Amino acid sequence: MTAELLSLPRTALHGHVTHRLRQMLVENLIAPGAKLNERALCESLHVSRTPLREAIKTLAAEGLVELLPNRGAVAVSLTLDDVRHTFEVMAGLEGISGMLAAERITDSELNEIQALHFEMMAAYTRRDLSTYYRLNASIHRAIHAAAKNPVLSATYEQVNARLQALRFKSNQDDDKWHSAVQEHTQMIDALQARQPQVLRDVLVRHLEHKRDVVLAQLQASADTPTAIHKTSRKA
Amino acid sequence: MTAELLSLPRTALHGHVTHRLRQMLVENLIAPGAKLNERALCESLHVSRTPLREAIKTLAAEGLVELLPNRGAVAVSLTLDDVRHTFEVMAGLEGISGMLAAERITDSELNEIQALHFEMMAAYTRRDLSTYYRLNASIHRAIHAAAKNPVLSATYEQVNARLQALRFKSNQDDDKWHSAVQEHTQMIDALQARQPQVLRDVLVRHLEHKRDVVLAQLQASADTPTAIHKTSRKA
DNA sequence: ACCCTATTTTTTGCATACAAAATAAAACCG
DNA sequence: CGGTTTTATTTTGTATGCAAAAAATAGGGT
Repeated sequence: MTAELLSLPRTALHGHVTHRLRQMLVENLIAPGAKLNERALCESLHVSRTPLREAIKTLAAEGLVELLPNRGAVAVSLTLDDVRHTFEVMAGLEGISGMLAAERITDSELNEIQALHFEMMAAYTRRDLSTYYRLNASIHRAIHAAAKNPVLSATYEQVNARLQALRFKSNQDDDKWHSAVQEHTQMIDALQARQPQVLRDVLVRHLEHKRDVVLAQLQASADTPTAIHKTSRKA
Repeated sequence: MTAELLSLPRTALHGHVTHRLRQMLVENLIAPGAKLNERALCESLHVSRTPLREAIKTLAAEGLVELLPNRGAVAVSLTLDDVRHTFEVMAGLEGISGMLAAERITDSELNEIQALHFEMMAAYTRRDLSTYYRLNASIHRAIHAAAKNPVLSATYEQVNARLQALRFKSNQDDDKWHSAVQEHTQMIDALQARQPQVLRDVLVRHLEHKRDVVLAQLQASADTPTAIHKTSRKA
């Protein structure tokens, strides 16, 4: 059975560390702006500094940590402008992805997305937020998959990971949630009609609204000093 | 001999190595598919394996090298589909960049781009290919700069670097070159008129044509058995 | 007390050492 | 000779050691 529990890590220790660290950053187990202490992480992850440092270099290239010369690495802390810029990139990527998906989607792929859409509508009707989130993510992933461009998917995921660390909660406002659901219906229609430009425009608008929600939350949390970690320095 | 007589840069040795290696990959001093031998590179770059390996991890995250478990790294060798997919991503990014540039460009930025454009037209008229290339690149960089989105620029550069390694030579065909120049004129017009959608469409078409040229060259060189290394012996 | 400087401690960055895997080379058998 | 196994060499992956730089702490002057 699993006799190689100890012999497994011969391959890709730095890979494991990269994955684990990325997860910690995206899930905010390491807060934005927090310093990555090598010694502490080594103990916590049970590896030496060599693979850990290699993982940090990878995450720096992915834009999840920032390297400070002779001062190690810190988890990136996005400014409002960073968030705006990142959403613009996401909009471009998601737009292209939608266009390609509308051109290339197969009937069975479309069918599955429609099924997921109805499931999501059910979750929305019940105001089951967590199920809604899960299905929403599945639908977007399925659209990306239908675009059949691995380079695009990888690029999108990489940029998206930086935003994931924000841990914002959209769809708190019922009106906004309703609009988001309507946009999803428009997506399905555009996909079904194979209208690339229409789908692109819907997706871009969808992302712009999401951006506005995120920015509003960031500004709200910046005003209220509920955040313990961020000792607000002089602005 | 240790050649580092001058102030040894206590800061960012792996940074230097990353930069140098990236340059070698983009300029094809390391051929696609070639193995990156750590010992050889260490001697050539006068560093130990630690910073070298950190640089390799960075380049792997950038998509310039591929890591093979227990077998080191190789310079990425793009398939035709990889190239197609990469150009699709480039088109999306450049399209967004153009839209933003048309919205945000200042008069002085536009003025400078117009000047570069006329310089490029001069180089085209003289069929001065290398000057044309240089100015062409400057114009595209200026458009990206006018978009005023550092995240977009960085993402674009990262994806573009993978294609740079192909070292294709466009504008060999005079008809194609003429079309490319015409497209550039359309770009300037769209920028001047501040027409985001028009500029986006021109840029996307421009990239599609470039893609076709690149793919044609790749297919041609794939058909001819490129025995560059061995059969260069004269009879 | 404050602020500035000096010394200790910690942390980072790089080089090296060592073990496992992969590759190359040699030995063996048919 | 050819093909297979065995041994040796090279190469990769990780841990450790050491020097420089930051950060933390202690000291000293006004």
